[in-house]
Amino acid sequence: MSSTVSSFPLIALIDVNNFYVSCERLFNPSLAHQPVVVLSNNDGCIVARSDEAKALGFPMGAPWFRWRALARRSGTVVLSSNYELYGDMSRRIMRLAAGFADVQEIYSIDECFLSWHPFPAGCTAAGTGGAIRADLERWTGLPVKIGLAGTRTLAKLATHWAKTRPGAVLAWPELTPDEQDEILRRTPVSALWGIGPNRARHLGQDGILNAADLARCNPGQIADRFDRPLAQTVHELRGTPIFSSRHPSPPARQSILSSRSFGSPVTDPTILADSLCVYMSHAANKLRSTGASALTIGIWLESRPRGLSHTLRRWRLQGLPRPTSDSRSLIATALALLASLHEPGLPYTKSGVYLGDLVPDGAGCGNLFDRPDATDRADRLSRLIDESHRRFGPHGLGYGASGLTHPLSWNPKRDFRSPAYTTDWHHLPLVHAYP
DNA sequence: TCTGGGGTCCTAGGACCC
DNA sequence: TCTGGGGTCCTAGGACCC
Repeated sequence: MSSTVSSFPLIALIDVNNFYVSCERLFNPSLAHQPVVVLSNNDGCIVARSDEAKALGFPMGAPWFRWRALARRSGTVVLSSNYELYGDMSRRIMRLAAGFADVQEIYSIDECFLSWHPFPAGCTAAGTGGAIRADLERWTGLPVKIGLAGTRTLAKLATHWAKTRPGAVLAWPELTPDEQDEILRRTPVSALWGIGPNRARHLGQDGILNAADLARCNPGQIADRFDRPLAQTVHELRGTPIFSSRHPSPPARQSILSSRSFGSPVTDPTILADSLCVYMSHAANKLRSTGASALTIGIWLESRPRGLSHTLRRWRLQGLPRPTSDSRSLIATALALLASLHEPGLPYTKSGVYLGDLVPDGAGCGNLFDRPDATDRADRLSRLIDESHRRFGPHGLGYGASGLTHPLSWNPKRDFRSPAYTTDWHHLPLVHAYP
């Protein structure tokens, strides 16, 4: 078997092990070898688990209140999400990873694809993966696993199995056909990228239970019987790349959302307005940081009145006469939409804002009635406030419409949060010296 | 009593057009 | 009783990802 892969594209998927837990352990070494779970916003459900917590049976995504008792019994450490810390560690490791390949695509907070076109002759995939892993761990302290293959679906699969390999690296092209087949047979379809519970159930009814079964299917028949994305998965399992990561820059974002669940149900319209204002400031800031403006703005409210088993969700969308990224006008529109959406007396559990139909700045046509100097002023003010936020965080400048109510009356719960070690001067870890 | 917060892509169905 | 064919655009909702 050839040990080199050259003149073929190669894709690596880098995945930080138990990312949130690993970030927490960096600054709190006493968490090592302990069962640890991290909760979502509002301490609602479990979103990350250490290996020890997985072994105890804590499921991903499970509502926290059902598992609190087990945590107490087993001495499991529980933490609220600390997104300041995770976001900062993510930026650090992604920046490092980008240096190893022709193209990087950041896929989630803890995963990125790297690709080479072609993979350099004379290197082995496994050797390259091992070198990347060693460097990332040395410079960030975060443990990663790496899968390398010719398609993204196989790279995901290889990453999944990398944890069973010495060195936590699995290079698919360097496995023997027998080894590849065994992995495919031992992978249930539900573990494949792009196949959720629903498609897995339908496939099971047709006797397609594992990845080897699916790889043997005729893609055309799969497209007819199911849908095109699933047929693409079949191609990718067979080694034909469909999902490309070749573009040097990621495709432009199409929408931006910002929403949170309230710490407790809200009926006061002032609080609803306040929350929308905060979320819209956040969304608008993100919009400007991506160099885009929005043509559609939306808000939504969620409520779960007593005796109702499902959640009521009500939307208001509005098209804008011209693309805008100005916080003040976006906030004003959101508040106007709220007035038409709010029903007095309903206990609201969540609110959110949406910015859609994003266009790159400068791409839109002007409006006959715009006054360029006014637009320019609004833009400069928004950017000034962004800069103040960047430097001073919540203590910086804000909009008059937000902060009318006390945040503690509606902000999500974060009862078990660790310090923002790397992004707040007040939370810097202290080193105690004893004489 | 208590169940996150982002995103993308696809499909179905209605309105409308020639 | 019968009731074309093909296209676009829009919205709502589902499925999936982490």
